[in-house]
Amino acid sequence: MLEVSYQEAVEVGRRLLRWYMENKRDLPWRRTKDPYKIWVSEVMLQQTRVETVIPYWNRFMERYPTVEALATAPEEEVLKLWEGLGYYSRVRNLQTAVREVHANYGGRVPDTLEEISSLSGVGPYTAGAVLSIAYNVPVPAVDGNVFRVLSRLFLIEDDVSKPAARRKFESLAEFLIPPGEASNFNQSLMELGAKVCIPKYPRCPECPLQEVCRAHAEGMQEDLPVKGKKKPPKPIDIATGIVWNGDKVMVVRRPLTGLLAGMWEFPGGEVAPGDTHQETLQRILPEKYAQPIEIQSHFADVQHTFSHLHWNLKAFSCSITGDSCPDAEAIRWLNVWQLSDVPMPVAHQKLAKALQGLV
DNA sequence: AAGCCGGGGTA
DNA sequence: TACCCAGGCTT
Repeated sequence: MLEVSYQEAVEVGRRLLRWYMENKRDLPWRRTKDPYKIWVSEVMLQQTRVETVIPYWNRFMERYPTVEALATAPEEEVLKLWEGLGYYSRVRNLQTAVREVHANYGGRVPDTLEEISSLSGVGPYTAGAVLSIAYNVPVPAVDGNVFRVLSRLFLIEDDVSKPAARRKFESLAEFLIPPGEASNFNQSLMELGAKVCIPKYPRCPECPLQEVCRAHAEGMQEDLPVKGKKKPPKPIDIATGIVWNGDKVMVVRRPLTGLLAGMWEFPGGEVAPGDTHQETLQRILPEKYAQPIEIQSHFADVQHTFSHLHWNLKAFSCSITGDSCPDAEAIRWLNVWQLSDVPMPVAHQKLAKALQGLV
């Protein structure tokens, strides 16, 4: 069983807070105390690097500076601003939650664990991060950085991908919070994990905790944290049609749930085993859009890897041979420049860019 | 408990 | 290549 003394906790807190005051980065969301703005930053930062988030957060705050602005914004416009960040359910959940804060909390982000955790898209980490950073509430905020720092500092060999381990790290992280310093302390743990106690080749010589780090004392810092291995992406063949009608091409909206929910893309679908890409297009397009299609020529190939699957996409130029263009809520006909106005997955952005290059 | 859900940076 | 990133939701 893990033993951490009160004196040890005090020492860790002192060292980390001093180090943080002298070394913290000047990040845009550290210049505000607005809980809404900090909340948005935490959602963007889920599984996403700081450097990636910065320009997105700046644009988002310019367009939606308040809870009310985001609550009343059109969903597709918000999705467009999120385009390229990935994990698009994050922004759908965020807007749902912000609308609830607008309607039920008078626009004020709740400051209790129970209330904020009830909001969609707010899990244990985000709840703790917003409460501690924005309101200085002494609750833990355990992300990947904190797992790594604490597993090394106290030489904890539990598999951090297991829920039981998460609870253990959370209680430890809560125990370590110096009185009145929840905001700075939680951020200092994450900052150390991001800049010093990094996954590979941790910079122990410049670490403020080196003298008290149990893993360093045993030379085990490279072996922690322990986490289960994940499966490789599953390969999937995708057939895509660039369907022309004059100077316009067809884009269709994906379902509002599942992969890339609500985004626009060129029509097509998954190639069944044994079928070719062309056969798939000949089957899917008329079936879904009620018009015969003629495949004219191969246009481009796109490879795109997600966290759990790998698209092998082949696109073909096509034309409609029927007498009318399909028209529906989930279908739009756009010229190549208008393609930039709708939120598209990166794989299809590559096709759109290739089309714009033709002009 | 395991799977789903993006995209990009790094060694 | 493989890992991992200020994770959360669904089944």
